[in-house]
Amino acid sequence: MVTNQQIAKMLRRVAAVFEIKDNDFFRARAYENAANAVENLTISARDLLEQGKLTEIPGVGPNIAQHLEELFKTGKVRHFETEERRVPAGMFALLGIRGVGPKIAFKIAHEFRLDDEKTALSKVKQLIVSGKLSSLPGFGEKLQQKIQTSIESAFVKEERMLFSEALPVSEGFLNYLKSIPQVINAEPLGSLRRRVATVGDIDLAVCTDKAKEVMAAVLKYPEIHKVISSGESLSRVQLKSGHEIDIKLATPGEWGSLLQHFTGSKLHNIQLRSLSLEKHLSLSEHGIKNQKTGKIYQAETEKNFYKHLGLPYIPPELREGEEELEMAKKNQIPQLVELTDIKGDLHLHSDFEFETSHDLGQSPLKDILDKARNLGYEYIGLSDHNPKFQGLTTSHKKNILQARKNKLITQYREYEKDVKTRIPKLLIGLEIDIRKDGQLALEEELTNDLDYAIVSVHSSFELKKAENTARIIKALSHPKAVILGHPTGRMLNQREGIEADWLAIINFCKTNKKIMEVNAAPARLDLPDDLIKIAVRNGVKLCIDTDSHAAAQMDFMQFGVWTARRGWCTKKDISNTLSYQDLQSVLNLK
DNA sequence: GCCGTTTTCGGCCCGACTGTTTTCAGTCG
Repeated sequence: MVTNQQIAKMLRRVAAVFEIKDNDFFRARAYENAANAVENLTISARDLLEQGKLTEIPGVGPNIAQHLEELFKTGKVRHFETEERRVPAGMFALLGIRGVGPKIAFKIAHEFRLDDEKTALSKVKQLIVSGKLSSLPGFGEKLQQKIQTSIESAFVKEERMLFSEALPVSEGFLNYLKSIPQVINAEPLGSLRRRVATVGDIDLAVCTDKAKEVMAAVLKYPEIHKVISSGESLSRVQLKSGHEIDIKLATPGEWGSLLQHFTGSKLHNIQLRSLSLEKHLSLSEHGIKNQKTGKIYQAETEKNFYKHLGLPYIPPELREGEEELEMAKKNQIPQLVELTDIKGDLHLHSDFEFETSHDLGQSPLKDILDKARNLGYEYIGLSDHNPKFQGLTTSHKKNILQARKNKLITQYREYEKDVKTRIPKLLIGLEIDIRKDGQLALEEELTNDLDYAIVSVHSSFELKKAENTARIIKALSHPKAVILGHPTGRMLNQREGIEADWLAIINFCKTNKKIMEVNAAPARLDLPDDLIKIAVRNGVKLCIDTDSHAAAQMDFMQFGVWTARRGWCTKKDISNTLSYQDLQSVLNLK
């Protein structure tokens, strides 16, 4: 299976060829744009192909779409192969080095006939050590050093890090930055600020009118391992944790422009620029320039920046270069859901010990209730995994489930006695496996005592698309099954989501009033944002749950809310923003 | 190669930093 990341890589290789051999920067850029767009998709390009929507990816036109179709059919693209043969293959290995682009890579590979991608890096190292590389004009000491270090460290950063990994790193640095007296403000930029599920680079912006002093202070952050580059307005450092971070300075006058510019996304900015050109305005991180008068409008806030272009404020989560500008022009940017709208968490695992259960929670009900009160929740729903009941009779199973319910109710009563106020209501549910054939891993009569069931795929991820679609719809057809848990089953950077006809599932959920979960566990964030968007557009209700296996994890709710916002969710799209009263009818309890 | 509310032809973002240059090219975001 070809991943989006691999497609992006292929497109970039071809782009490099066009740049080197044809000097065709525009064609190269077109390929790079397509690469970026594909890479940033959260749905697989293959799914889009099957829906006939490849060309709906901004930057993917009929030509590239056709190449991708060939790729999925035959596993290769003849056109790409032909183009790549025009340069020595070793060039592509060199492109992976930071600071080495097509020009340098080709120069080396061409001059020294590096025809084997696999051995190219070690050959280049020999060339440096033997002093042969310095014979090429333009290859001074520092550039060689940079290349050598890069080859030796073999630091291949193929994967983007999880948002949840980047967040604490950035927050630590931001707290330090805000403690510098001359710093007026500090914010994250890029994919981090747009709350993308995975983050490429960590970029931070600092607002000050004392650039020199502040940059000097920035470089004294104790967590810095080494300074990679530093200038008046931009520095790049590597932290002891290994993370590379860019810090950009802005004056208060250009703060809004800089935030906007570097928050991106690239596609959003490209579209914003072409829109501005119609008004004879050109955009940069320093402000908005009137091309007729040459005057530069300085935007102190992002709100003013967008306002100057005649647009309402667009939240960073929506800035993906999709339909946000069209909506903004019509003043139809929705009021997105916020963490404070959330009134409860319906996917929580307690420490109730089934005789044989998988993935037991660690916290007792008391801790979960404490945490829920702390979060201001009106209700919580316990949804432990269905136990593995092999070899037990139905009545035996029933007794065990009854024992759990009794215990939870008893504990809840005790809690009520101890704590008098603001006690969240308790719903007793279960998270039930969807078997390969769509049967639930629990007999129907045993579900009667549950308030609700979350049904989830936990096995047989590799089934064919039609089989997965059928099993999910069959499982959801059960009257107690109101929530589809972590629908795609993806684990970020570990496992792709299952293949399924999501539009069919979404339509089923809409028709049958089933709720799709936005699982807030940072490694899941599932539904993914793009499917959320489709679900919401089709009128499906969602609920944001943490899937906590310990009370402290209930704080993950924020990750789910950010993901939902990226999927254009408003408060009304999210079932657990409802009051307990209204939620009961959604869960068919009344 | 992509794109389109002036365009289906003729555009395509642009500024900061580094290194090897004595005035600029390459890379990055």
